[in-house]
Amino acid sequence: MTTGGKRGRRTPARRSGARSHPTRERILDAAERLFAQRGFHGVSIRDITGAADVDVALANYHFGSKQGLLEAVFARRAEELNGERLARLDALLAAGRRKAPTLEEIIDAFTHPLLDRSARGGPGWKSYFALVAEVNNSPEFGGVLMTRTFDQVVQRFIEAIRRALPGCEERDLYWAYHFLSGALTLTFAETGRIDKLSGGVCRSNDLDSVHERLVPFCAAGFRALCVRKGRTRKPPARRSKAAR
Amino acid sequence: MTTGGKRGRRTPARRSGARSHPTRERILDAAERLFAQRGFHGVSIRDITGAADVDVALANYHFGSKQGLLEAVFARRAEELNGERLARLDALLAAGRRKAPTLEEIIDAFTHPLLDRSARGGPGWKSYFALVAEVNNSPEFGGVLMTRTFDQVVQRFIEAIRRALPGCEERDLYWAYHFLSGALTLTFAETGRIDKLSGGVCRSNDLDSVHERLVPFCAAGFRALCVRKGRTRKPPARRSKAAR
DNA sequence: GTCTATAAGATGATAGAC
DNA sequence: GTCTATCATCTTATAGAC
Repeated sequence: MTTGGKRGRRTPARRSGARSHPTRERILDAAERLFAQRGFHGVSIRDITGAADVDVALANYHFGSKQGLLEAVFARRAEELNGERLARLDALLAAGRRKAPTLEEIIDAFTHPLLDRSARGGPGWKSYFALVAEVNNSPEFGGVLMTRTFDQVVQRFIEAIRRALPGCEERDLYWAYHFLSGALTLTFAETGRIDKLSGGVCRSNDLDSVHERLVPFCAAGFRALCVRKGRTRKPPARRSKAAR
Repeated sequence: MTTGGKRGRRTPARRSGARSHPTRERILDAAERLFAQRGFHGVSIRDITGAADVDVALANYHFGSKQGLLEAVFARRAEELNGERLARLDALLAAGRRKAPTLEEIIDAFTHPLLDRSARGGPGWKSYFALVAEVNNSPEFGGVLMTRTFDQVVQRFIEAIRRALPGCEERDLYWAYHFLSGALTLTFAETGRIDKLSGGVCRSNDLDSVHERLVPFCAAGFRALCVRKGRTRKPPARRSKAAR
């Protein structure tokens, strides 16, 4: 789980030297794009290797199985993503030795690295996030792949939000994160639905407009849940296993 | 598009009489369940007719094609859903001849019929909403199927929200709806991710807890977008084609 | 690492008997 | 409306030559 290799069987390594874009990467690029467009089952290994212009057998050689290929695609860009997210969070926490970071700053650190890459990172990143959107909403893959790939970092962010909203109940905190996750990933899918619904006023691929609004929308939502009226106030709820 | 039949070719009709659960419905039930579990491409017609315990050829006979079957599954429960949503909205608008409905009441009328059926409507409804979650986040089907099935009703709700938030800009209104849609449909997927993330504090299938929180979360989000500071106030922005 | 060849079976759809 | 039989193609995966 460190460098993103190793999937079930021996990994051939990047011994090929000079080329920074060898067969392995070509297959990952094609798989990323096609999985994003039509989903895991909607694409065959032949579609992928054909698009990558490599031999059919090489996908199985490099990734063991079709599912191994999906997991490799999913893991490839995760490290960079998680790294920048944590760096931003750490910067916020370090800067705010005395003045704690605002909820808006924390949510921004969580969403900006993603929306920025989907908007300006090139077609590979765009496909990657569309795939994340599908996986997040898939009963088949969502529970395992999202958890394995992102939730260690998510825990760090929830911990920061917990401190920004003292007295907030654990359940409210996690459900609010759930809503944020749904709003964020639907954005990545870029289905074009909002374009038609809004009569052209909004465009699915205008991610800067989304980001400008997602942060205040969710920050207000978090606050609304954590200060709801008619609440029996409890002691700070020392999270038991929630923060392992 | 009235009674939910008619998909591309002649429809054999429910002439079989007595039985209220004929072959057609058995196929729809099985397809609904399997499409929800593994997605459109993850299931074969043989899987579906096998689960329905009917002959393989009957799926194509009744629905023309695999895609026709998907569209029939998607349309089957939509009418009841849209009907109750509109009835609730109309009740709100009628009751509030003088006192306009609150944002919370409008959002509740939009989400409650869905969350209530997913929680207590039986396994068919549960599968249906899981399928909606996947379709909403699918670049392949989301833009067409969601628009065709739900967006006429969605427009009515957005119109009501527009009146509850006078002066709100169109773009903010539609993006806020987009966030609501993402939060709502991720809930339907019930992937189990939130269970693990929260260490058991939240459960994916506890939809009553979700509903209790989704309404205030989104209401606060809508308000936050529509009264953002540093905004150049515009005239009520008479929506041109957005409300056809 | 790459390729050919092929195993072994599944796929969506249909024609035509009943 | 239902079923059998079948078409023509595609499916994942692997063995073995180079």
